[in-house]
Amino acid sequence: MATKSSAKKKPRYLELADELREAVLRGDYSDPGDFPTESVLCKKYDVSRFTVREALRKLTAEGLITRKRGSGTVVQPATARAGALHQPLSNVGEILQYAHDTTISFEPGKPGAIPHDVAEQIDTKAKGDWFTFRGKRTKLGRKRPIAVTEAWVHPELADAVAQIDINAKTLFGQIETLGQVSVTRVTQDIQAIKGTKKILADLGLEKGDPVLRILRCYFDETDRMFEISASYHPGERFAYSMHIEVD
Amino acid sequence: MATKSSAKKKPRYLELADELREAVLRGDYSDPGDFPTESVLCKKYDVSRFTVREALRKLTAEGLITRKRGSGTVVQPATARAGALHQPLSNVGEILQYAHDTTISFEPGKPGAIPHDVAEQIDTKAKGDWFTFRGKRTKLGRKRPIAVTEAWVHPELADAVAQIDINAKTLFGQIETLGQVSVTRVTQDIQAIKGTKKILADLGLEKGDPVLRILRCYFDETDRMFEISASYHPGERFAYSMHIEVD
DNA sequence: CAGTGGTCTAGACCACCGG
DNA sequence: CGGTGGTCTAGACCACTGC
Repeated sequence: MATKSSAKKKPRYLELADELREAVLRGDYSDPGDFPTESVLCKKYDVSRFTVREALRKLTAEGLITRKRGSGTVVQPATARAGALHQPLSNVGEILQYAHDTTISFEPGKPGAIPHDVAEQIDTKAKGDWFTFRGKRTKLGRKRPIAVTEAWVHPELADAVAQIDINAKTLFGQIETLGQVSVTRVTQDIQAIKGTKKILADLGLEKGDPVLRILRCYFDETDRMFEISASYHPGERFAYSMHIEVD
Repeated sequence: MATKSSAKKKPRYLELADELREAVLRGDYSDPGDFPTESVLCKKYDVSRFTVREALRKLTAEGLITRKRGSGTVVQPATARAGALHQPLSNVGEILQYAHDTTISFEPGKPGAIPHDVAEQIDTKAKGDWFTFRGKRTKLGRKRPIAVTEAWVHPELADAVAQIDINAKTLFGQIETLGQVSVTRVTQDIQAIKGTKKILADLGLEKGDPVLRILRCYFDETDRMFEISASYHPGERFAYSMHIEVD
């Protein structure tokens, strides 16, 4: 009960990926040639090569490391991630991870319909009174927020909404556990817009400053859209960055 | 010698993926429950389960099939793949999928250094005089362009640049064939910015209108960044949309 | 050349799903 | 319950890199 509640057992390769990711972000392997070879990792963590490779495959997909037959594994230069606020993201897990050293606090609002400017962007019959939330996300040690987020949760999930912890890292993570649904796919729409007064104020921006809006729709296994979120980011201080492997 | 020249030997799992992909697209497994299980595939193709799983992993990443423990593998309905706008961004070809019914014409410019606002965003020692191109992308039947694109090609690729067809769909596709390099990864940075006068004019926008900038870096197999491109899209009329499958 | 990561085999146990 | 896909082991051979 200390940290995690019902902590399901993670596969070994994901644990290993977490450990290695932390080490990389900590700067342990900052010099080229520092990153351990597969065989070293096998011995050090006492796992098979398969497990090591699955973990490294994950880090590769995240863009943290690069691998080359014959030469070895190298971590990607930190500068690529340090510049502005870069958020690598290739799967939903990493949307979560993006909440790494940031904090957010949501406030529930009055249930209502999805606003027009959002509804028109997602072709949908999102009828009914959805539960609303609003929050500001800040990065540790930074003054101005990196995002304002509005979220809407499906009317049928009232039970889950009632138990939501306002200070958790992400809403949909909680919805998953509390509402007994699980995300199977997410759609994202990214657009540059003029912020409303309220959003500009919350982000600490001037009138006319551009805002990046990321609109996400979360679908469960029955393909029901159970959460919609809109995040507004300051254009100058925030870049959404992603990484695509070609195989 | 017929189609491909030096056809290197493909790994078995990629060949298998090709065979299965063809079968799926041919409609062989259109009924749910038709797709063979792993063990069946192992026997049929006389390969180990590892090989089968690698092949299926590829098809999963392409969004062709879905797998669930306990139940099996099913092919995704064609509708999930046909939606022009929501395509999983799992490979480079699909990044430029939005180039589908659009046309672009590039104009070469004077070789020069990478501009500051671009260089600072990508961690790089992109020194030297890169070849520059600039083009407007328009959608058929539309008046105003949906993008202005600037691109820089690595100084060493002079030979390829000399042969570039100014009216092709994408630059990097040509660079690949002409320059004998192949894309292995791409990074993308998406940001909301204020457009410069020139860009606003080209896009048909007013002063103060927000612009979406997509900055891409293309890397070859030696991890050399051989092309950089910056696309500027009108904030109000353009949304970058993507689809993420959860694993 | 020795060592790297890429491919591949033949097993194994497990969590989950359906009947 | 039997069969599915998910995880994992302990081997093997290979293509490629760097020295």
